[in-house]
Amino acid sequence: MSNTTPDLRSHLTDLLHSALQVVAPGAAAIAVVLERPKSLQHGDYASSLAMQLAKPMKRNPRELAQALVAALPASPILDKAEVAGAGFINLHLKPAAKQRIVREALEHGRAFGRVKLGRGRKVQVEFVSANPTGPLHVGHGRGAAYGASLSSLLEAAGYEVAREYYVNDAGRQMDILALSVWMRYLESNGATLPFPTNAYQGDYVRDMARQLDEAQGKRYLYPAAAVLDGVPSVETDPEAHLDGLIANAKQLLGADYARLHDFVLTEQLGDCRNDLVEFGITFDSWFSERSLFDSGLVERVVDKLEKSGHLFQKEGAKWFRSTDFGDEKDRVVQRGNGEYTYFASDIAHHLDKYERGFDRIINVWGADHHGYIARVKGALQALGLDSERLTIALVQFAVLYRDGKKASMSTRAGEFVTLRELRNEVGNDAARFFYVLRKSDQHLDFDLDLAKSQSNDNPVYYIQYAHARVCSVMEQWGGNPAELVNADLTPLVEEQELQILQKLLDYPEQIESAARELAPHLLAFYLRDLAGGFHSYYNSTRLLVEEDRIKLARLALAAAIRQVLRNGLEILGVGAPDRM
RNA sequence: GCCCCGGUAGCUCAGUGGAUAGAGCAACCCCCUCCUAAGGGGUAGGUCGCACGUUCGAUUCGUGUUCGGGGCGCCA
Repeated sequence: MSNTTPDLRSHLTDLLHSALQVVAPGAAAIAVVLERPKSLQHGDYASSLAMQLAKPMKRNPRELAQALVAALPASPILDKAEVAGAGFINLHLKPAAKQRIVREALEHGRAFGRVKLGRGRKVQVEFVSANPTGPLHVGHGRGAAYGASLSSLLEAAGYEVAREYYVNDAGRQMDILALSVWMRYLESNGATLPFPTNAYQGDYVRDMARQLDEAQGKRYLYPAAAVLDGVPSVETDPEAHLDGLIANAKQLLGADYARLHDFVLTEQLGDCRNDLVEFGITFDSWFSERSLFDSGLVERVVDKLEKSGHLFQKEGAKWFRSTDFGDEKDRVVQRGNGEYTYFASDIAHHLDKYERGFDRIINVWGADHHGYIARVKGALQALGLDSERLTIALVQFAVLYRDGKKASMSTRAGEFVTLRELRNEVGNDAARFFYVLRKSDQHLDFDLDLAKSQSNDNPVYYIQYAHARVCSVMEQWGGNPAELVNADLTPLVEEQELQILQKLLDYPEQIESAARELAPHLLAFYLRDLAGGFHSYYNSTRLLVEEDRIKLARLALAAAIRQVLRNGLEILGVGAPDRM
């Protein structure tokens, strides 16, 4: 497909190049860059070429600008070029050059705004990847909304995107959760043993215990004395207390322990998946950490690192010399007890990603993982892989405020606001939009009371309303919107109309730059601006006027706006309702 | 101590190596006999934390500094 915007840009750039050859034949090394002026008075595009040229050529910038303007070749799309300010060259387009964008938007429909930045390259986006040890909370929600919007954005920018959720199903946290369920189960079956204060406290643990009871009966029942046998008290060492209980659970339950573990995992993962599906987010793969151990990849990757001399023994453990790759300290890959660390399986996971042939890998991580980047990239380099292909997109925490106070978000303590609660309160659309309305590497203060009580003030409605308004006008009109593609657009010459045309021209560029910067929030802001432009236009200008020619031109413009709003909202995972 | 993020309007935050720094909310004043007032128009509100440097030009880039937030496990 053709895109007006790049065409316009490259055409104008060529014009300036030609002029540059005439005015300064020797200065071809200077790159001609076109800017988009903030004010319409300064033209549609502007160049600071003359000011950059002034010093090396020892000439007055305004004079140079005049000479460049005089040397510009004739162009069918350029209305006029003028010198302004300190030496800007402001280029004004003929209205017809801008009006074309309306037809283009209507012709391409859902495909309008798709750009070729990615050139079909394969990119994997891994996001959420929360431990399946409890319901997703609002912090996970941010990573989910960001990762999903980013993925869609990259698709619009011409990448082939694979979405992955990495399931940490092999670690101690899962054991603690399984233990927690078992303890509740024993408790509800009359056993007198204290529930560990540092185990998972949430109600969902009791729910699972009840289900375990109903589905599998009494097979998991053991006397309290056996459960507590040889376990240090919580007071002396809380973590050793848990480990002791887990060890006893494994021994007492035998094969049933694996069954319990699987049951708990399946339950939580299912819950998590449903939650995300309801939030409009799906994944292409749910990658199991445990599978990396089962397939022997973890072992193999550690061997490989060892053979290539990147590991060493210290205090009984096996360490990766990540300081060789700029990390601040070396890291354990295999503990003294022979168990691999999470880091070891993570290296294997990344190796597997590379072997799956992605051109680019993006991990959306919580900002607390930033210290982890150096060691992962280091390990990739040690394996002879190009660590540049991996990008870590850090998402800062969403800090919750309730009644003006910071709300706790500990999963183990069961004190958190779940994503589900949030969605039910403010709605999926508002939640999705609210999350990406902030730069992802910026802390997000999420005021629950505000989000809940003032959900109608949420900016998402502003954009959706613009979309619904266009739909309403179309309905009033009663004609066939498909015919607007052929509308004569020459009546669109009012200042507001030209401004909106400009804004539409920006859309493909916005997609491209937002994708390049991995910044869906730019799209959210763009859509708000576009909606604002329409609301303003709608208030000042009647669309359904008598004269057909004008009416059809305005309706075509409105239809193009609607198309862009729809396309943009789709990327952000927000609905575009026909009426509100 | 080291690392990451930030300091822009009363509040929450965008933004950019360029021309007069923007939006939403809050305040104040206007606009529905007319396509949805979940809207629009206007007023007021700023030494872009501070200093120095690079540059034709810095709120934007660099260095230092200060003040906030977060992170630094043989946890995952």
